[in-house]
Amino acid sequence: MADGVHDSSWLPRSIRAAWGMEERPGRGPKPGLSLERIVDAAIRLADRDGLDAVSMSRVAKELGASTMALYRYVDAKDELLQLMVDAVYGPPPSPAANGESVRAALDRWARAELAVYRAHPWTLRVPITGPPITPNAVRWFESGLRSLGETRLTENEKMETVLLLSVYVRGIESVMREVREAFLQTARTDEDAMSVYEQSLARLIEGQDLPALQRAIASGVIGAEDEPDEEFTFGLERILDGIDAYVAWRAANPAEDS
Amino acid sequence: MADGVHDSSWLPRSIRAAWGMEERPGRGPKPGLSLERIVDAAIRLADRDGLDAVSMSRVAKELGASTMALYRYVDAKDELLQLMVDAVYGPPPSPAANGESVRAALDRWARAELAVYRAHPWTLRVPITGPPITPNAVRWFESGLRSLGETRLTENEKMETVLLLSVYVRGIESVMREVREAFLQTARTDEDAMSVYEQSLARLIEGQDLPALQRAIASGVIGAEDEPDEEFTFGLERILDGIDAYVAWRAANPAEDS
DNA sequence: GCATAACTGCGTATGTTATACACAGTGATG
DNA sequence: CATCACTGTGTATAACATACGCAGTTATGC
Repeated sequence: MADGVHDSSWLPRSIRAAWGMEERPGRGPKPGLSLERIVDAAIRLADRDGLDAVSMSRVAKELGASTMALYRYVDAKDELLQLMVDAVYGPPPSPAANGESVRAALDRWARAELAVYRAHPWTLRVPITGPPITPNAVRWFESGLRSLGETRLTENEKMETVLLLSVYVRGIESVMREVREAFLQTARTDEDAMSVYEQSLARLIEGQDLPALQRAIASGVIGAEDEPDEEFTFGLERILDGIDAYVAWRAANPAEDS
Repeated sequence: MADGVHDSSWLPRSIRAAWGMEERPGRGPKPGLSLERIVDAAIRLADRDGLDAVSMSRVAKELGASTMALYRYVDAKDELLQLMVDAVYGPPPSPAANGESVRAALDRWARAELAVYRAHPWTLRVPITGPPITPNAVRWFESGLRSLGETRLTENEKMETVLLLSVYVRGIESVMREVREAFLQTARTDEDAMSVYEQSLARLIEGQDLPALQRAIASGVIGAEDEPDEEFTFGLERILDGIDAYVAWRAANPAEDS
């Protein structure tokens, strides 16, 4: 157990490569491809035709290479997906600057994450399969943590706070997007779809004992088109309110082991 | 446009069947299967072997039928997945009872949703593909809305509040579970995996400029095993704090159109 | 200079997947 | 009794991830 536990050999090769931890062996022919080119091609495909269009053979075709060539750079498709997501994240927003409130910094952080999902919606369909270990994912986490650096939250609470935010941003945009897309498959325009859904849902629950939903439908909110970030902002404000209150509380009641 | 918009024919057949809206036609042989039996068999498979084990052919085998027989009850696999999820949701918790606070009721609601995910983790891997239209999903929404019935939130805000909660519960349990499972693939026991991750992550970011993460790691929180619902509860409390504050604010500042 | 070993790319093969289609039997309705 | 809608099934298709082995390539050790 002397050294085996301390090395990073459990990391997939391609992830290590993304961290720049892969020695280039001199032997053998020069690689015609590169991890970066493969990831870029896959992102291009996903941006254009959606995540379902990202198959190993299509990515290879995009590069003019054979399917199996990709497996010299990536052990499994799953790794490629992780690297695609990491690449579109890019560098995180800067942490709380001098004089910026924790709330403002976290608000920036959350909206920056939202912007990534808006720019590359397929990201939301890549399943999370483990802790953040890719470079940009780790850096985003760092940036969030650092904005909480001046507070008296415990280290654990800081992590939980960042996790809370990140889970919310991803989750809300994911449902909102899927709902919108389901609507668009039913009707041509957004409003058409919404009103079809509203009326059909109204009919569906007509005889049922669902008064709260019926009131919501009657109020017309479902078919109504609000400003684009309405739902996102409402939830985010509630969360930031809660975090703010807790940060203030912790300032007055510091944890013993902090 | 006279009637076509107002009927529910845009709903998949199997979803209509789940609502009990499908007339039984007298013609033809008696069905040997039923939607319910198919969904049950699929759930049994998912509980036992995970969501990946749920293929149309395996579900059919479980029932002693042919693969294609399932398509007489379900138009696509996606519908089957929706119905599986709906079935394990079951009926929602009761809405706020007399004298119960909004906060307590929403807390019960969130923890009931968590319990579903704990009982059937594969649910978290079924992608959301549209608005809630299955019976239990709609009833859960209704229950959440009803707990907010006595508040002065607008109908839209009530929906956004329920959505916020639901997104959080699903999201946090989903990441926590995937992270835990990724750890378990690396090491035998939970603690082993955690400490391997901790030490490897420490080594990974050793040379990097990631001070906040390094402090978090140094504090030992990553490898530490807290009580099982620690992360879930922390985020939930922040959210409920934020909702509570907003409900109180709305009580003093009612919306004009409510 | 040359043999070797490590490496890259590729063609082929395998097993699995969802689902389209056509056909055979079935049973109530005209 | 004929019709016709319905159920179950076998076959076929196209796509998928990926294991394997071979052929060609290049720096290293002699």
